[in-house]
Amino acid sequence: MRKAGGATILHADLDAYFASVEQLLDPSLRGRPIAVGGGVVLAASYEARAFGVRGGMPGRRARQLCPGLRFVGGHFHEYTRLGDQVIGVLRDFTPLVERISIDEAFLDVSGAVHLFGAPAEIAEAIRHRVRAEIGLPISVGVASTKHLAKIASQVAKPDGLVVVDAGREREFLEPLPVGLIWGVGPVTGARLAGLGIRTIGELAESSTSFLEHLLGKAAGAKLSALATNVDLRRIQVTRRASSVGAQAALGAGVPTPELLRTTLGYLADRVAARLRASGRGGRTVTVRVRFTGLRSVTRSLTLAAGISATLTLTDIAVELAWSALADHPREREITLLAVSVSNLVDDVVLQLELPLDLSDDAYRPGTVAGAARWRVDRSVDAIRARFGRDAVGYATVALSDFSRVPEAFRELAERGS
DNA sequence: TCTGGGGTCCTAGGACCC
DNA sequence: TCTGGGGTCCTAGGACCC
Repeated sequence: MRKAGGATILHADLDAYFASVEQLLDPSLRGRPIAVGGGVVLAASYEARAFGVRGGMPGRRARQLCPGLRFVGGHFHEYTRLGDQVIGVLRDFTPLVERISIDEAFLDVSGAVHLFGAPAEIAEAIRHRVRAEIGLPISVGVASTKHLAKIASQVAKPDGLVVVDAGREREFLEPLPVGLIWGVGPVTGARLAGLGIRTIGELAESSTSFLEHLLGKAAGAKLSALATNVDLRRIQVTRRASSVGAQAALGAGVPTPELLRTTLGYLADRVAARLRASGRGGRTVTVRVRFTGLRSVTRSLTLAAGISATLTLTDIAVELAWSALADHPREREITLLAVSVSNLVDDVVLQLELPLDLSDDAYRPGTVAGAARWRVDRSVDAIRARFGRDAVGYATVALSDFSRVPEAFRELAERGS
């Protein structure tokens, strides 16, 4: 295990990002409680948070908590553009930038101190430039490990800087609530609280074996490692997704063959197009069906080779969805469908070169049907690249509108929000 | 107008192979 | 024929994060 060295890891995190962008774009919103979203709160300004409004909260509940709350439409393209600009500022200080979402990133500045000064000075310079050049508040945590830097940036919010000097980690962590630890959510938090463990200091007093027994091997070991400030994770400049998915909330609807085919066709199209664009295919297809009451089930299937053809993915998704429905005959309505592909493999083009197996069905790559579908998809991709996403598609899919959220929001989320 | 949409990681049980 | 252990893969579910 690597024991952390000096405090050279930074975690930079834009404050209330979507809401801050809206306040930047429209000065009349500054200093006021606002929320981005509608049916559900995607982001809340700090003025709104003072009333208890939180991201992920139903819009109606948010209005109850904060009667003066102003909902504003999301400028999703602006979130993407400004987020990229902020990352550009970070890269001026070091190439060792690991972006983990649209609005936050880790930096390793150990090689940058000769040029730009101590990590704390770099952090201040970043905050100043992001404020002056882009107009957004950003908080930064500085520490010896990623995990600690992330906690420090949370403590720094809003619009602050917190440096945890090497050697003083324990003292910093001790009074903080366990919920600040990445991976401790409501369930784990409640379980720990049930044992009288509320602060990280109290957590640190518990033995590894006790935590493993309580929370599972991985979570227990992780919490233990944090308490002793051991963090193996280094900055990863490039990361590749290990799964690609899409989902659509439906309101409540009776699952007819038409509804399933159309919705899953739309979702499969989104997923397959992204796979093809990255030159990959997926071996495991997972479908999630959510019933009323937020109860959901999944069904998955693993193939011998990766697929990325829209119709092939659609066929499999439809079969899996019916299988899930068949196992829950008492559920009359569904509220969401999701398609996800994992077990990703490179060089999908190879599926055209696999030996043909005429006895197989169209599901399998390497078949005549599978290869033909893939070629059609590539043509569709090329047309869309020139004329836009709506220029061409499968009839039932192109005619459908599943946008309970704007297309721009889906695109934003694909990049990680 | 009663919960977006996109991800990661972990666990447990069972099949299957050696 | 009975008994056994270890490893890998697949499936389903769940917690958590932004």
